[in-house]
Amino acid sequence: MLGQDESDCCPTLLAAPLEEEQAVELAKVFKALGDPVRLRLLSMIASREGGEICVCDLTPAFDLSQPTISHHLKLLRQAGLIDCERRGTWVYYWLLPGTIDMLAGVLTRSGKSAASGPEGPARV
Amino acid sequence: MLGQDESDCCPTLLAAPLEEEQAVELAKVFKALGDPVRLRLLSMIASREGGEICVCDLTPAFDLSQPTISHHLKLLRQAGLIDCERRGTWVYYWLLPGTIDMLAGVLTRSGKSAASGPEGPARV
DNA sequence: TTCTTGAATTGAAGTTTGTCAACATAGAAG
DNA sequence: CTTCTATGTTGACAAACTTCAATTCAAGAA
Repeated sequence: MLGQDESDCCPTLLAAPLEEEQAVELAKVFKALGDPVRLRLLSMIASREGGEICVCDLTPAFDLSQPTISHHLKLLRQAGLIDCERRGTWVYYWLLPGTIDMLAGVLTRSGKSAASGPEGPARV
Repeated sequence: MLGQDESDCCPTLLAAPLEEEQAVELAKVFKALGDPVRLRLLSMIASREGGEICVCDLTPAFDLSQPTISHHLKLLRQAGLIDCERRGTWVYYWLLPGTIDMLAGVLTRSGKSAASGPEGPARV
């Protein structure tokens, strides 16, 4: 896991060069988000009232086979983005906020003023 | 581009189900971040004093061939994360803050209190 | 012009990923 | 027990990805 305590606070892409090992861990999570189906699945899970959703409500939203949806859910779970529980016949998924919050932190620039502008650095 | 005006403010994974087309666009960017080499490249570029860095300063940091680094830089550029300019013999890269800021927004939960906790929703 | 250096492109090999059909598993209901 | 329904797993295949060697391109120097 990426360090998040005092001595290694708030790993960020943008303030200092990422260490190899941190980059490997971070890349696993970003890779899990690098597919439209998984993004939509995660979005459906995260935005669901009550915080959880049944697989039977996810699968019909896609033109994909049920095993394919199951596969994508597994990848999201392995990335630490969601978790699930069987309750009777059905399986329910919910968001694990910690991983998402960590990613948001990694991508957030401290000085949020867009100081260098969208055009790039001041060039000579 | 993902809508960012008043009527379609702050596309977020977490508040409403993502539309197919938005998911496809977002996935392209996340996929670009889904590789350790590209994450380190982006980090080196973003954290560089002066806002830009020469390819000749990037390549030696990796145990990879020069064409491979060039390939990864191209993918980051196609994702809208960086841009570059040739200046004499050398090529300089810099961060495009807009795309990173958009991603950070997409991953930021409005109620940042981790209300549902890391254990999941309140279950019956 | 030719030569040299830094960087991008091409082509190919090996690996990984996304998908589905077939099958297996878990639990509920007879 | 058997049967049915909802999910997960396995195996296979095509497409995409990562990497490198060889080549090409751009720009400065001789």
